[in-house]
Amino acid sequence: MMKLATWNVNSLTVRLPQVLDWLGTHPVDVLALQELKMTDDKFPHAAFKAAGYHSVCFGQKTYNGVALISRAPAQQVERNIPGFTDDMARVISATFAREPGPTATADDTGQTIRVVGAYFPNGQEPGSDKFEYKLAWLKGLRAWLRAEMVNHPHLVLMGDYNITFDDADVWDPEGMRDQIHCTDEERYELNALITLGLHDAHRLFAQPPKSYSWWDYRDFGFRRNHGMRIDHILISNALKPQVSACWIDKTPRKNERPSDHAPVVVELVWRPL
DNA sequence: ATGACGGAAGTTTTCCGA
Repeated sequence: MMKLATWNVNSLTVRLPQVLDWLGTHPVDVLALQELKMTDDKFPHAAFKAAGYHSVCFGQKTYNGVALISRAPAQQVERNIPGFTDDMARVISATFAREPGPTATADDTGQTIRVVGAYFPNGQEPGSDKFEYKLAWLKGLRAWLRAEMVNHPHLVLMGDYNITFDDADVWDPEGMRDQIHCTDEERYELNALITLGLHDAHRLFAQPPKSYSWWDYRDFGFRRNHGMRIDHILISNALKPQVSACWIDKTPRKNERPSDHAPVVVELVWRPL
């Protein structure tokens, strides 16, 4: 069994105690973090190490920033999207060893899993420069992933996508129609990732109605469940038979001074291939 | 109601997020 999770923490400086608390009660093999909002020299490697985790980070001042927290050490770490020039820290990828399961045979050496943690651009408003950047970034991600999935068939792409799949991911579809996170252009790019051979882990299972991963801080968004599902875990074809569960953990959103996002978790069972 | 809430920079107000 292996668990992977993604969480946009909206400042790791502020949220570190909550992340450590959550890892203590919800141990996972790999946790992808987004919106660190800190430079690499400030990253709390020692705190994660004391909790029993390895960590690799890719940060910048004030905005963005991503990390992978893991039980096994990260291998073949790559930062941002090869072939797409970007001055923002949005992607960190690594390979992790998987322990052979109880049914493994003597010649099973275990598998590795390639994990891509990503903080997709917000896009601000359709038609803006930031929106054009978002679409260009999405095309760059897709072009790179197409090759990456050939090299790494067992791949997980998880993070804050800042895109909803459809109206079921939106608390107010009429109010949000053609607005940021909900435009046809963004949804086209998200579905183009699916077409590469990826699956939305959340929708592989029955889920509570109106399941969201983000709620506006304003206007009692969480209490009224005024949210959107914009944090996703996409699983490659080769891993799909091993996905046993996926859920959104809303409990950290009930903390004092919470992130506006909740963690999303996926569980994989060992099945020899 | 081009607002609210929250974080960062940095000092008082602005940018940004979603």
